[in-house]
Amino acid sequence: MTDVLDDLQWRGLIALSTDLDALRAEMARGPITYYCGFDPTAPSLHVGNLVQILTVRRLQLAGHRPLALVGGATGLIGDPRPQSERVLNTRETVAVWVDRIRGQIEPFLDFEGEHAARMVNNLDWTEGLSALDFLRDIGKHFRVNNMLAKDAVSARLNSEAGISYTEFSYQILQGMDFLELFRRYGCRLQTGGSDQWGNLTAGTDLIRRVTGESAHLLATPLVTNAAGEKIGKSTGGGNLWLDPEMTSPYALYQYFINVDDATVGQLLRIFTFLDREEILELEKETAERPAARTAQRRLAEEVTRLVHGEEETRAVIEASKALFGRGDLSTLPPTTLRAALAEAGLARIEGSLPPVAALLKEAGLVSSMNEARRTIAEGGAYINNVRVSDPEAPVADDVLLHGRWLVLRRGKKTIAGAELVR
RNA sequence: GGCGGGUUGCCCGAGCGGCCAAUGGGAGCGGACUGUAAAUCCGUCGCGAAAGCUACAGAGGUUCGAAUCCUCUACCCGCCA
Repeated sequence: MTDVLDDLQWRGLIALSTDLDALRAEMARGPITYYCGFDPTAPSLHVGNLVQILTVRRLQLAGHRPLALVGGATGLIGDPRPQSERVLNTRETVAVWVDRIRGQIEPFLDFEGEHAARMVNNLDWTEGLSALDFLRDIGKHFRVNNMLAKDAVSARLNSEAGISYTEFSYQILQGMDFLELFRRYGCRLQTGGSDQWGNLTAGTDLIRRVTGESAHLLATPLVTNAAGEKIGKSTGGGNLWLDPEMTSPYALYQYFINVDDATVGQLLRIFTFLDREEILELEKETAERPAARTAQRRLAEEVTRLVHGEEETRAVIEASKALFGRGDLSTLPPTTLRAALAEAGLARIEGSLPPVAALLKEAGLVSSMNEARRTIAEGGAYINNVRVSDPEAPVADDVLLHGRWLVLRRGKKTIAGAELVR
């Protein structure tokens, strides 16, 4: 078996680390216990978190024991974002999010067998901790000078927003987690995003001060595309969520199929379990026949399968094929068309069809009538693959596919359906 | 507690009391090119069919007229105690 650290390195998943050789030696001696934390800052994890989840899974597949931590405590505090102070969420909200996030992580890991994973919640060891014990037992090991030097903190000190004592303390809480897991489960390694480096090192520093032992860290890089934009932010700028209610499987698939050529190889390494040979082959495909977009299709398929499963993935691929065919839509069988539009988003229209501009708005392709008219004027609106030019033009019933459906398109790739319900 | 500075559209940021729905940049959106790619170029970018309406932290006020002046409130930043 190839060394898992070599594999992670080849995949570009190690941006920062502590002594890799020491970690490698330790892992060679036998399974180690490691952890990765997820804070409940939203009702769902997103594609950025997926990098962490998959990294945890890779290590488990290599025979090591994962601890998946949900931040029931750290989520109540919030780690400092570079720009501004967070608004505190209520305890009730955080508790709900903890449960949801736990449920999203579990399917990726094995909780049986000799490398069984374990879920932990840092609220368990922080909730009962008194302020005095915290300051005496933990706080004493942290030097404020070092805390101020962390990027997350210093960025805020230099910003107009400043930083509250609450967020300033975040790194101590996270450091405490690592120490706690080190003591309870012999946890030797923490993984996380490179933007968390300051918080990660808080843990190893604390362990060294308290126990005199060295623990290890692996940090994944910030994943960006060729233009330097963060991966996992949808075109609207919002996150791509793992929750199908918040980001549809179709939207997730479409995001990855639109990845640019220069980035697709990197994403295959990070977001799929395809082996080295397959990925290199796909990269060769992209270089030789970029128009085929083989690598993008495979990437989108693999990611959708990991997040939403086989059945949903099949449906999404079929929908995309049907809708992006650019052919005569009337030849599509009704069941295919219905399923495809359901994936893309289907608006029900009662009674009779409104003019095209209103139709675009009903279908959610535009957010206002002004925008609808603008889009039409710009030549970016299509009904059943036919460009429309008059925003007020009525839509004749005989345009309906199978007497019921319309395929509405904005620009080249934003598609929605309308169904006439009489 | 004292003093000073700040709060403008998704973000940054400019704004003389009238010509400001508000310069500019970025992002976004559409078109051309192509491959549901990138780059580039062009266009567009509050809501409303329109009249008009809503907007420059919030509330009042001065004025024929305010994002621009005054007062109070909230929040943020800095310096001093």
